[in-house]
Amino acid sequence: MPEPAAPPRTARDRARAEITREIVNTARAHLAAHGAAGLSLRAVARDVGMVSSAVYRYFPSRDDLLTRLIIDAYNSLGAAAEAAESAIRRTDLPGRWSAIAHCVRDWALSHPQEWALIYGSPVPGYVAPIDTIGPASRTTTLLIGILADLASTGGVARPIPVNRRTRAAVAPIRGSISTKVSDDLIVRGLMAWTNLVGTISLEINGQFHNVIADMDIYFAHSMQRIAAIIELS
Amino acid sequence: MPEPAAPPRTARDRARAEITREIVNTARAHLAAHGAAGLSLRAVARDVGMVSSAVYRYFPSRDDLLTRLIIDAYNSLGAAAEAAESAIRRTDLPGRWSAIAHCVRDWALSHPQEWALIYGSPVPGYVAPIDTIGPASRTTTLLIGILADLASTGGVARPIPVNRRTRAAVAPIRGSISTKVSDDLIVRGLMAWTNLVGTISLEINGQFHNVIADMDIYFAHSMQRIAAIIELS
DNA sequence: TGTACATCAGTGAACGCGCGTTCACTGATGTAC
DNA sequence: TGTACATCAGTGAACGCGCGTTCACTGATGTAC
Repeated sequence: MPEPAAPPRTARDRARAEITREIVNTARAHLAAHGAAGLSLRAVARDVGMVSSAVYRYFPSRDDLLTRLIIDAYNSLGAAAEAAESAIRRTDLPGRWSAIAHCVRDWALSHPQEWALIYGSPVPGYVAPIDTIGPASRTTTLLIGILADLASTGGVARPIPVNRRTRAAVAPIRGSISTKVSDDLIVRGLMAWTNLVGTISLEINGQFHNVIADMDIYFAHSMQRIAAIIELS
Repeated sequence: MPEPAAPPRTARDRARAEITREIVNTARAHLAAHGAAGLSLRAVARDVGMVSSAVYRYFPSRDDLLTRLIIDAYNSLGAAAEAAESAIRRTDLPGRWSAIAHCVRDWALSHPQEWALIYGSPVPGYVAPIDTIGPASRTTTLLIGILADLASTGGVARPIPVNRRTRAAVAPIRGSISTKVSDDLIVRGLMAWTNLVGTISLEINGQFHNVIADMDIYFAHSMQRIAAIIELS
């Protein structure tokens, strides 16, 4: 989140920035408490201590406030994942994968409503603008980095053939991945990511109740298996 | 959904059954159109052609109507999966897995809101009663059947060790699975199910936009890989 | 079989609530000369 | 530096909407004798 060139100067600008921050923080608290569907401009205004119409000086509509929360959530998760991953030795590929996986889960468990906002069922009637796609890809970019490093240090020992049609199906990602990464490896990466997001969402949605007793243990174990499947370890 | 002993006799009973059906069907249509959060008793009543308070003769509250929709959704998916799976030769384990996987995806794509209702983020403020857990397990029971058949015909060739703590973590499922199924196989099954649900949810939530061009192809390919990972094929 | 009573479905009004958004207005802050 | 004007934040009332649930009531259907 780099600052734009000119820092806020006048008292008005400073106040505006501060109140915007206050609105967003209050909205985030409301989101955490009542979910995206229950996010109400009026309630946020009440909590901030202003009249509901005043919020329109800062956000043109409820959807714009939601968009801001979505972007913030992607950035919060992305920054956490980047920090966790960068602390691992570059050559330790399974370590980097594990750091990301555990960080994403920890973030999701401590921000369940924000997780639902970005990886759950879309808010009905809301359409995400393009501004969200940049922040959205921060976390997956880290995974792609691991795949690229794996590819440039020899790649997978027991590759699985990818037929022509599947190669075409995953063509769109080719644009954002080093050409060294094989189609096989792309599929492995997609499946690893799917498994990560799926495991976390099923956990948060309570689907593992009466199925798995200790999710910490199960998660660590299954992510280790994923690392082996991608042949990081 | 077996009928209770006595079939409806009086005109009143018959009318009651029919109107209940009509309310549920209308509610399901509203769910499909506006999502669970947008499901309104008043709107349903309007569509059925009765005054909103009349619905209370059939369902004591909005949540009870939601519960009914959830149970119906689980049963609808479960019945479809059972039909698809039962059409496959018993010894064809990868075929059975594939039939279930494709059936679940097809059902989800044609009932996206119902899918969100049962496998998406929980409806805020709603707590599912115990009546839902029976129908909820119909589909997973089929998968467990495959694992049991695999176990009784020799099991996995290259088993992955499961440590003591992970064995304890997955202990709760032991109650509903043949003792022949190893811990390793249980974990493989859990991960396969997670991948199936995760792939479908990511697809429905639009997370594969600009990533995968042809989801039909990708889905088929990845489910084949899953079958290989479980060592069904 | 006929009648008296009980059960039940559906009505219509009401309660109390919350929402997003618009608009004319006031008063404070910033800017240009 | 001082003044006139422009910009902007915040107010308060209003519009128009929808919701879940309760309640006293009417009239039709079912049941017991």
